[in-house]
Amino acid sequence: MKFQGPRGADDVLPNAIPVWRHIEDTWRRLVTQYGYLEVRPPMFESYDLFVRSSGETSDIVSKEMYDFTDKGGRHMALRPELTASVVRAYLEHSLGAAGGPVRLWYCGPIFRYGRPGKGRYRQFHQVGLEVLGSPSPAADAEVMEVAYRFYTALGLRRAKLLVNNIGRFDARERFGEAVLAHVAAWLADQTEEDRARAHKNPMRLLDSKDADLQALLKDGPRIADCLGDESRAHGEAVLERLAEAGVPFEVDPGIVRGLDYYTDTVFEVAAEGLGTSLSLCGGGRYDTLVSELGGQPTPAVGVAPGLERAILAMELEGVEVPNPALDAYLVAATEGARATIGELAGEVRAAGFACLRDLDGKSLKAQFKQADRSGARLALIVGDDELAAGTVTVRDLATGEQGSVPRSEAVARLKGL
RNA sequence: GCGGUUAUAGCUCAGUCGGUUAGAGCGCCAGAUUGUGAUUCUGGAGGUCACGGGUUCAAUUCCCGUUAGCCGCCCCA
Repeated sequence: MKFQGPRGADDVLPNAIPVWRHIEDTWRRLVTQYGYLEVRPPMFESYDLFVRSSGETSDIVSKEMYDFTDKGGRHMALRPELTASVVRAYLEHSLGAAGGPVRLWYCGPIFRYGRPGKGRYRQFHQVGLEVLGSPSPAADAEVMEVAYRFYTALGLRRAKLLVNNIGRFDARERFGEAVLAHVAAWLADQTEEDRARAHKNPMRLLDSKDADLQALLKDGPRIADCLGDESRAHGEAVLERLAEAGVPFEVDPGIVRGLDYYTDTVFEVAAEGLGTSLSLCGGGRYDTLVSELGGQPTPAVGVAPGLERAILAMELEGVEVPNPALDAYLVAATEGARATIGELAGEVRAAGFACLRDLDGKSLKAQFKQADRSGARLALIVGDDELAAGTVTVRDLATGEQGSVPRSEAVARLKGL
C-alpha cells in the first residue's frame, strides 16, 4: 500500500454514513426545536485566537495545536474547538446588536495534535451550541438539557449528566492552594513532571486516576466551600432549573474542564462504558471570554458533543441505526430487454425513487445477486416475455414473492412501500 | 509527548527453528442451473508477508529504523 491516510484521521466509509447522518440529523432537529441558528466558521483561525481563549497553559494550546505558517507568514491553527471561533464571529459581525440572548449551533471537524487511540483522533467531529448574552441559570440549564436530550434521542440509556461549579478565578486560586497543601506529602513522591503539572493547574488533580490520590482527596478541601456567594447562588439555581426541566443529573466535584475560560458551571455527559467512563461532551459557562476577546462583557454558556464518542457509546450499548433501503433493482432477464430497463430506470427516478441496474451485461443470476446485495426492496424484472406482454415482473426480494403488473403500473408499485 | 504491544489476501487469522511455487475460513468472480438472489458442488482471481536499511550463500522469518493501529500514562471529544 503506497499511501496511508494521515495519522489519527479516519475515512468515514459508506457503511458508516447512515450512523453519521442519523446523529447529525438528530442534533439538527433538536437544536432547531430550541430555536438555535446555525453558524459555520472557518476551519482555521489565527493561532493567537486560541491562545487568548483557551489559555496559554492549557494542554490544548501548549501541546495539541495543529498550527502552521501560511504563505503570507501568518501563524494559523486548525481549530481545536469551536467556541473561540463562534465568539470571534459573534463579535466581528455584531450578532449581539439585535438584542436578547443569541443562540447559535454548529457542526464540523476539530483538530488536535495528540496521540491517537480508540475514541481519540487528530481530526474528529463535534456538534455544539452557544448561548451568548444571558447570565441566567436558566441558560446553563437549557444548554445541559439539550445536551442530555441529544443522547437520549440517540437511544443511549447509560448517559449521565455530571455537573460541577468551579466558581470564579479567585475561588479557584484559593481552592488550588488548599488542594496543594492537602496533598503536599503525596506530591513530594511524584515525578518532577507531575509536580509541575499539579502546580500549573491544581484543579487537574481532582480527576486523576491515581487511587491513592483519590482516597486522599476524599476528605480534602471542597470547591463548594471556596465559592463566592454569587457563584453559590447561581450554582444552586442551575440545579433547580435542571430539576424543573426533568433532567436527571449528578453533582460531581471531580468534573474539571481543561480549558481555562470556564466560570462557575462546568459539566459533561459521560457514558458508562467498559472500564473507565467515556466523556461524550463537555461544556460550561464562560462569562469572561467574550470580553477577553475584545467585546463588551457578555455572559455565555455552551456545550460541544463529540460525534466519534457518541458513535462509540452507541456501539457499546448496541444501538442500531436503520439503513435507508434502495427502492428497486432493475433486472434485464434477456439481452433484448436492456433498453427497456434503461427507460424504466428513468421513470422510477422521475417518480422520486432510487434504483440501480446492471451496467456490465452480467448474467441474470449475477444481476439477482447484486440486487440482493444492494439492499433493494423490490426487483423489477423485464425479459422477452414481459416485452411481449407489456408487463413488468415485480419481485419482493425479502419474501421472494413475485407477480406480474402492466408496464404502466410498475412505478406505482413502489409507492406502496 | 512518554512506556508497552502489534503489522501475512478485501475481512478474520494460521505458518516459516532463515531454504524451491506463502496457506485456511469467509468474501469476490465464473460454471453446474439457456428467466431468478439461500444452500450445495466444481473451478478461478487476488499477496512487493506495512515501508526502508542491515546481517547472511539465502530474510516474510533475525537485527535496526520509519510509518500506522491497539493498550496504559498525560489529556480530552
